[in-house]
Amino acid sequence: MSKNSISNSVIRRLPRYYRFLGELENNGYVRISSRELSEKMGLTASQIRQDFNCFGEFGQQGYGYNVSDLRLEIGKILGLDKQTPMILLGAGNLGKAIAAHIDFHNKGFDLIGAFDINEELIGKEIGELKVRSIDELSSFCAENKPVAAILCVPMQAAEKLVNTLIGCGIKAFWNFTHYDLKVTHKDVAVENVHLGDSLTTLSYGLNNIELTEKK
Amino acid sequence: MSKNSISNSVIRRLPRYYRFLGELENNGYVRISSRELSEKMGLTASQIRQDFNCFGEFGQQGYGYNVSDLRLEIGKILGLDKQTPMILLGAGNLGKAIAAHIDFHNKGFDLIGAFDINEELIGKEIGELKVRSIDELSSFCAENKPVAAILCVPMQAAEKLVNTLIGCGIKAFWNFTHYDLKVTHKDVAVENVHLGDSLTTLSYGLNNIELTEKK
DNA sequence: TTTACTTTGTTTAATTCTTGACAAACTGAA
DNA sequence: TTCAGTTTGTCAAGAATTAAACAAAGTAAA
Repeated sequence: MSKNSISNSVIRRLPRYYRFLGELENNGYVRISSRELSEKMGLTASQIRQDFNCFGEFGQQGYGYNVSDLRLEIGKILGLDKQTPMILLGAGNLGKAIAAHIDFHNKGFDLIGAFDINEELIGKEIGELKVRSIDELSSFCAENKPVAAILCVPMQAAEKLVNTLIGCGIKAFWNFTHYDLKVTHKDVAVENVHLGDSLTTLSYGLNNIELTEKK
Repeated sequence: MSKNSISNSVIRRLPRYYRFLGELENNGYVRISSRELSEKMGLTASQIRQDFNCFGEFGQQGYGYNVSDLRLEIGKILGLDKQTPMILLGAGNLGKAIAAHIDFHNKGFDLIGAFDINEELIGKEIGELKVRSIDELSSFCAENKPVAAILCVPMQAAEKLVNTLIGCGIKAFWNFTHYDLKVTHKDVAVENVHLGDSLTTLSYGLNNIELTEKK
């Protein structure tokens, strides 16, 4: 219940904190102050202290924060101490690349299955996974109980697939389709990636530099 | 100069407006009111009107907005009326998938080259592009003047590569590495994608559902 | 132990972002 | 042409977010 009161702005910063703390730990840092972390991350020290305080008092006056303790705490808040079973829908170029590129185990997930509708892809290997026919989806889910899904299918296929998947017990969607996945079901988590929007934003940024330069 | 005063929140919404307006146009819409658009996009009508007003008066009282005019205007603001030459650095799984999956021409870019350091990848085809050796980067840039770059290389390689690329005249980076690209040069645009952070955010969302359900 | 310094947690202030309200301007039917 | 209805652009209120300030609590060296 208290978790509900954490603002979205804070949540979006948590993965980045977690990442920086991991790097600090690897570089042998034992402790860090909000001031030093703020310099490394390009934030204000005040914001960092206030963000951490949403979840409890992790620091100590005159000392700062213990790097590995803090990282562990944030990891727990993010749910990274679990291994949620996840499946991939769509084993085309993007799906394959995501499956190969992402370190799922360090992000709280375990990729246990991949599905496609294209006969040519079915049976092929993606890392340790074999691509299955979408026809096997229901039986696979009944047996293996995946909780999260990656959507790398065409936009047209996404909408009805999502309903099927929710029926199969999927509670979290990592959505790479151009389809704006709406969270109609209140107990489903959605993360829309929208690479196209990201590139469009870069275009704006580039355009804006050039405009200001010409002034 | 006036462009500088547009808030980041507004800018981040622009690509989504553009996308929705495109869909509306495809579905035969000629005009749309802020109220109707707000219902489709899950925003408030007031926000939409204020966002559009940052760039001029595109609407008309009693009528609403002309869909294709508005889309065209937003496209111009986003710089989508150009074709900025772009190169890909890193032709591994992710780089290949991005190159194949993204519709560059509709996002204001033209992918004209791909580079890798791995001998096994050099010479291979990605769509219509041939993967070149990173050794050819300087001469290629001198000749073809790319302005934007996609970074799909390992984190360790990213930092020095960025400096090289800036030296070659690159002004915009679409960064898929785990390296947090800092915008030290004021006239360089950066868009960090951070797929790992996105998945971590999903983990938080999933974890949060489950917590609230158990309450 | 003392003392100067550091740093947190928290309160208060400032800033930014979002929403509500409404006059002015237009549409379209009678 | 008139008039009821619609919708924008804009201003002002309300929320949310971020930054500044500072007492309290610690560190560490003398």
